[in-house]
Amino acid sequence: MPDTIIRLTPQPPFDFENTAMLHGWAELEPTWYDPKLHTLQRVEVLPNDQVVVLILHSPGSVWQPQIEVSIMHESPIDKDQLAELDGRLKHMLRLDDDLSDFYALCAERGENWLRLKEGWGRLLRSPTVFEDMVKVICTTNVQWGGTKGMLRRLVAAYGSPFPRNDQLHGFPSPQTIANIPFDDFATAVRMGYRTAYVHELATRVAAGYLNLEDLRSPLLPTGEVRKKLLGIKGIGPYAAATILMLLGHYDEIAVDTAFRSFIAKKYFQGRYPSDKEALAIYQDWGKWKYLAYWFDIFSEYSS
DNA sequence: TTCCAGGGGTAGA
DNA sequence: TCTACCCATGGA
Repeated sequence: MPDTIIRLTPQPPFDFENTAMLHGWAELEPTWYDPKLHTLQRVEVLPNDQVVVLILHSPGSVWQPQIEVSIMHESPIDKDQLAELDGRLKHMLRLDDDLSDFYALCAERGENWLRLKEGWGRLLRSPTVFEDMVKVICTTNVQWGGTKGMLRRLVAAYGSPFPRNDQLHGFPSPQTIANIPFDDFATAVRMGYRTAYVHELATRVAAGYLNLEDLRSPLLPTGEVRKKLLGIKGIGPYAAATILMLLGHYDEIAVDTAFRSFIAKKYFQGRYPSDKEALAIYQDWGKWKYLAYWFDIFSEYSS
């Protein structure tokens, strides 16, 4: 079966590599980045259960961006599945987000912040809120290597395989996870105490008690979404702020050990301030605090 | 071996 | 609202 190609034309400025790589999501299965080929790849399960592999690359530039998506598939893809895929890709890359206010603020700041205007800030996310939520739960109280391992085991054990290469699996659906007996699930994924949070989340979503995808509505105020997130077991202040960022609300910073040590090092000569003092650093970024912090920490450790 | 990580739940104040 | 304590797992 010949592969199919979708072409996307983002509004400039758009930095493909930065979008793919900035916050680590491209290191979590079933997504990965090939630094040599400059391609972002992902195994995706379509609504009709067809498993495909997506290979994204960007032949354009920041100011004339293009994205070419090669879809590897074993059986024909119909128009509806392609339309669904198109929507998921735009969501993952945040192609419809308007960051112009943020870039205007960066221009006012000047200096290093000017770099941000060149297409930064579209942090990669997953096609579904469910997948992002599972991933965020797996970042809590664990080192990054541990997070990657949990996701690798989850996807390998329960994700639908790609017919052309059964080493490649998609992300398991809530229904799939909910149907697995808890003890079997725990043994396979080895997520520690997070196992119960992930299994319960999947069970509640599968049963229809929770509709996570509704949280994507940009009309919902941050406070309302935050409240709903904190009502989910396994989601505390750090996870809620991270998920809010993934949903496009940047007004809260996720306070974790990385944030605390970065602020102590850069702004307090090594002394650890209170969280309140630390958060005050970004207070005047308004609804863009998370992006300002993320750029700040990225440029500190990449320079 | 011990420590602790891109924290969170719970009980008790 | 704040604090103390416990929580599985695995990398360093």
